[in-house]
Amino acid sequence: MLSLYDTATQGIRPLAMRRPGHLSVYLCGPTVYGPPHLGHGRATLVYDILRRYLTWTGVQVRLVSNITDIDDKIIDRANREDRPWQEITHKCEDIWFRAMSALGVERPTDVPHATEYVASMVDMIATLVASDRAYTTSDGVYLSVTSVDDYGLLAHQKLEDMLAGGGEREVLGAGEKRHPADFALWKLSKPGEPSWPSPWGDGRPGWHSECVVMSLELLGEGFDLHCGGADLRFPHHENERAQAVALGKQFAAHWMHNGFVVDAEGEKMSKSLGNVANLLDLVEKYDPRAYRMLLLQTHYRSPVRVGQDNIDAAVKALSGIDAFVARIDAAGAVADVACLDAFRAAMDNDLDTPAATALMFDTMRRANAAADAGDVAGAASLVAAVREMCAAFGLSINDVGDVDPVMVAKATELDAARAAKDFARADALRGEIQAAGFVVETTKDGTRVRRG
RNA sequence: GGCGACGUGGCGGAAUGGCUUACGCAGCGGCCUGCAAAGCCGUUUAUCCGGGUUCGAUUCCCGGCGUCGCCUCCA
Repeated sequence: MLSLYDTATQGIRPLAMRRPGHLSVYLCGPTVYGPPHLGHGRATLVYDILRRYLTWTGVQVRLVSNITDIDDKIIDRANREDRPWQEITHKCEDIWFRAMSALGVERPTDVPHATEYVASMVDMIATLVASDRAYTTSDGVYLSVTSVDDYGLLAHQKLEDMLAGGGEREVLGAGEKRHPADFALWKLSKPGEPSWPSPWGDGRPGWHSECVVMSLELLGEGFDLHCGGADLRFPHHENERAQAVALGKQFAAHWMHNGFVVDAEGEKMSKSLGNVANLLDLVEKYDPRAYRMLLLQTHYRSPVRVGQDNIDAAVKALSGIDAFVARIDAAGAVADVACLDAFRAAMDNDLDTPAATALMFDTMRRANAAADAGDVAGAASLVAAVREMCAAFGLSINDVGDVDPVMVAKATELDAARAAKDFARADALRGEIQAAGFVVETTKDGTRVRRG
């Protein structure tokens, strides 16, 4: 049984499922107005690992992850570049899923778009207005946060304390709001802006409403888990929750947030700092599994720095796994039970992937030792366990043993030259194979060639 | 100002009231090799500072220093 840290209760507790064996998850997806950055990559990878692991343990996971395709930032960019806003959202969404696919992130079960749910959002807002939990101003409709008893549950801060800080920021719609923390449910549009009809005038929904409507509509009340980056905790998730509470609905039963990606100086990677590395660059320049590997070796709630050094280390660790799997034949072997039990114990403890990867590397060492000792069956069952762990991590294994027949022929020639003690010839052949990008291994059983 | 997190070896990054202080990368030694490389086996180096609690703290408490995040639309 998986236990996870719950932001609401600030402790690790079992992840309960409304329907045993079936997990309903909502993940806040991207606003499609620019290329995905490392922070987006971390969030999607963390939850992909969660999903893969649970699926591996036999749980049916329904993962709903939205696309925010209407937002001020999208409109700003469209105006700036004088392009239709849909052109931007379509293109960005396409790039988003290309990047995710390159990272090996499985497409969510459902991908609702905000623009498809505007009518539902209008209905929800109307309900809130009717119950006096929301009110209109000259520029839109706002939710009254003081009407929500435990507002601040996720922020772990009282309303008045929140207001004490952040003084230098400009408060949106300040003039007419009843309370500075009240947030927009509906924004009346200016001429030329995309808009939808509503009882309060043409406009567009505020950011937080879509997730409430889509999660409740697709997953139903009291769904199991709501997740996203730590920066969404407040205000986004707090405000989603506030709306659900104001509606009298049961919202997420458990809240999960992943830590940030920081830059070399330890500062949060974000657009505003202008230091973002494009996620596609990372996937194209390095082994696309590298980021996943790096994240597996870090706990999901800890900050992670993505740098040349630790990406390189991850790439090397991965090639070690590939070479290991290619070395020992585990066909038909049953995975070592004790190993997998220990693996589950680590993962079930708040998704402790660093402990789980440590276990995997230990298992590799044990398998090698068993193979060296001639324990073929023992080695095979340990290799099978490593393969299982990789599957549970969503880590694909590259088949490095699959090499060009021309190179295999050269390796055979190399062995013949060595046997004939024609070392000049052997060295030349070795050079040719290496020049073609392969690793030449000299073993007792002859020369073996694998991809590097 | 409020809230939260954190300061571990050459680097990344776990864990823990005492037991050999994980794991990855790098380094070092050995095996293997015609020589290498790769691979395998083994292995060195650490718990920010000052108090306190304790038989014993890196771990718990207090203080300090430092870092980071959130405090109204950033994963």
